[in-house]
Amino acid sequence: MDRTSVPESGAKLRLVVAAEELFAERGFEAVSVRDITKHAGMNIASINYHFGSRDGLVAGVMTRYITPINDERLARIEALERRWSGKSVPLEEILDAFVRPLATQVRKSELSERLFLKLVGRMFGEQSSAMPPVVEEQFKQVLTRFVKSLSKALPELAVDEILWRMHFVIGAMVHFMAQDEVLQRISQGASGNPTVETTLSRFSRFAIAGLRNGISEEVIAKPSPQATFNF
Amino acid sequence: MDRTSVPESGAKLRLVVAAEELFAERGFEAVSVRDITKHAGMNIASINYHFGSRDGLVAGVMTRYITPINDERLARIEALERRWSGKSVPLEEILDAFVRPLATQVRKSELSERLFLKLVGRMFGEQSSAMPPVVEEQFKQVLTRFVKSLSKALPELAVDEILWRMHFVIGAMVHFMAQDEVLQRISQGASGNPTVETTLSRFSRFAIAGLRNGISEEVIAKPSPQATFNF
DNA sequence: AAGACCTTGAAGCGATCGTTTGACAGTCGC
DNA sequence: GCGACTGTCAAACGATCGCTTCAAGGTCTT
Repeated sequence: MDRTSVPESGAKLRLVVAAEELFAERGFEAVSVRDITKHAGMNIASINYHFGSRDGLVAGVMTRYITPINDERLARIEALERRWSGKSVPLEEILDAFVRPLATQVRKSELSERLFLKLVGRMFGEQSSAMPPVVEEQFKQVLTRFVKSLSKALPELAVDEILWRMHFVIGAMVHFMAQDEVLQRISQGASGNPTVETTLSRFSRFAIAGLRNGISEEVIAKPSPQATFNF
Repeated sequence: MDRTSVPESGAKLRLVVAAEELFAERGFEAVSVRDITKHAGMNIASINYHFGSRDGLVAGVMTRYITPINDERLARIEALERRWSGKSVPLEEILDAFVRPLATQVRKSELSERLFLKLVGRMFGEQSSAMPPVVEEQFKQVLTRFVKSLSKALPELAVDEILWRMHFVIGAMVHFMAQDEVLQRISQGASGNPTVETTLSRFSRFAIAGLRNGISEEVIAKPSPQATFNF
């Protein structure tokens, strides 16, 4: 059995699922091993037995969803680059490759949409916590890859400016994912309970506008003759 | 002496300043009262003596900067509404009224720019922590007030959509304030150490584009004849 | 000078933290 | 049947948490 990677055995999985639910609700630092084992109906020592330490469990929870999301992001952006064969990929599609994996993976998870978004949002936000170096390296790789594609889509912008804008985009994403109740409390009633897809596309439009910021679409799409039909 | 409000006495001030520095670096939940008192060169009991409890100190730290910032925001937006006398205030000026108070207050603080932004960013981000109800009420008030002005500046948008976009804007702001080292590590060398003003204006441009998103400037500025000279 | 009040000091309180221990049962190959 | 291995259990370990206690010093008014 592979002890170090994603858990397969029933006991490890039960611990991870219980931890995910509590981490999503209260944050990674506000949940004790006793909380987790009690919620999973297991003994206190089980976490240390199966994961070596509390940090080992945190690492397991982090890699469980973050890795598929980042892998899908890289796969999508590579597929886009291939399909546009060297030409610059439209900004909308780049952003879609960055955001859509969240919707893809939320459906595969055993968590509710709300808990999944909170959990993943906390992972992005609380880098302070014990994030495994593997995951941090994945983030860097994803960011580097997307900045490269964005540089072609927004040739007027310096790489620095693209990094800053992506930083803003990620911040907005983390915030609305991790803090659902804030907005839901404020905008109560009006738009009911929007689906994840609705919210993500709302966010995508916001992020695209922020990234494009001051650069007209014609200039960007100049190389392709049918640019005016893009929208 | 006024015991309950912002500290004036030397001892209380020393504790607050020490706490601010540590909270900014490590977050509100990762700093113990022993850390704070040791860093301030005072006794462990001093926090409970001067602030009643650890949460009392946290509340003191929170109100110290958040209140002036939110007060200045409200003052600026009211001044704008007065100056434009009922007509819709341009989006750029609304956003400026929201962002500029950060730059104003950072200069008044005893903290470095970096620590100040991290501290304030954490306050906005970690609503989980013991945020005083007074401060939370201030945030609601500010948000409501700005959404009202934004509704006039962006009449095509439903209030719900404005709330969502402001949520994204706030998320981006919190993220780039609280996590300076992330970007600084990634974009090392390129743009050196940008000043707070530079970063804030960079952020403002991003936020304006995201808020306006899909709405042409002409439509927005239609009521005023000199709209085309706005930029 | 004396008493009232404010502030600090060292020590310790109970609670909770992550982790470890050692006994006990179940399962496997041989 | 019998060691070897795996997993679970209650119990406890040392460390740290926020907070309290109480004595001692300081400053003030009267």
